Amino acid sequence: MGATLERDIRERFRRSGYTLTSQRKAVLEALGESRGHPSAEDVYLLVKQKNPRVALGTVYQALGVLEEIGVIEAKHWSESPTRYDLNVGPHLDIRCLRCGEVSEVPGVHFENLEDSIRAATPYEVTRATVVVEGLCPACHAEG
Amino acid sequence: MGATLERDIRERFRRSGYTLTSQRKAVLEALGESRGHPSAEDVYLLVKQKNPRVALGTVYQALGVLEEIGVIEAKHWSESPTRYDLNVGPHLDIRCLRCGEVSEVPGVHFENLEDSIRAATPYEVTRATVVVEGLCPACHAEG
DNA sequence: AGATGATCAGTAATCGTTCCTGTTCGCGAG
DNA sequence: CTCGCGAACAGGAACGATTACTGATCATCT
Repeated sequence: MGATLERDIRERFRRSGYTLTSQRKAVLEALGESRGHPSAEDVYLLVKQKNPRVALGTVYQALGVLEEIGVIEAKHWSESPTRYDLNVGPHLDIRCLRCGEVSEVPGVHFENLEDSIRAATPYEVTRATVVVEGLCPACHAEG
Repeated sequence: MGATLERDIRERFRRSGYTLTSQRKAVLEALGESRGHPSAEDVYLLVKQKNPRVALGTVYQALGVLEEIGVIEAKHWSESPTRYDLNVGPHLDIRCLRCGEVSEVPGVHFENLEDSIRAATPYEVTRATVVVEGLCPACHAEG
């Protein structure tokens, strides 16, 4: 996690009125370490390694706060708990329906999709997420 | 529900090997009647009006089958149970984070988004859903 | 009609997530 | 520095959506 990112996070906490506690820092570090797109349970287990006293509820609450202030992004898939990752701008994830692995689809941009959505609805749009599911090459090969 | 649609549904059932039972028909009718984007519970209540003996589990199973054969579409939102609607081609729904109302965003097309996704990933893509959330005009006005 | 496999009703169990209670922590006022 | 107060926390219970299980029923083929 670069220094610029850390400064941005502190700024968002300051503006929101939430406090950047050690538990919330630990959740952020766990998200930074884990390559994939961890579930709340995954984050909980990682955080627990360093501080065994953290409660799962605290992790959920931290994830909620972090999402609210725009530091992380939550994604809701079928047949899978919610998964989180650090918000590094719009990007596209795909999840294998058989093995559950989540990976990134590179090179696809959809900022203009968001813009056209905003233009086409009277709603105040806060989130536009693209959820893609399919079969990874390995699982597809198995038939 | 037009005759063409009905024929298509029968064809999909035939090909899949599933049987088009009265319960599954009832679920389809409930989805056709309800204007909005009902949850499994909503569908259950509608179906129950005509046949009080149906079980909630049956509705879930029927919805699963119908989604598998491509007759309906399931959408997963934050802070809301899964919602279903008849699959009438790619379209965009938006859900109000405050009142929960789901409505359609007209005139936004993203077939080319799906195509570029397919081109950019080695995955076999089966589903690409755009989930949009925000505040409806009424809720936004309230602050 | 009888056999067979799919589907169903009814209900229990599971799982992700939220809620609740008493305790601890961080921080500003004095 | 320490006192007081609200935010955050740990631990565990509760909740709601969904799935799993079991014995009964149905559709279909022979």
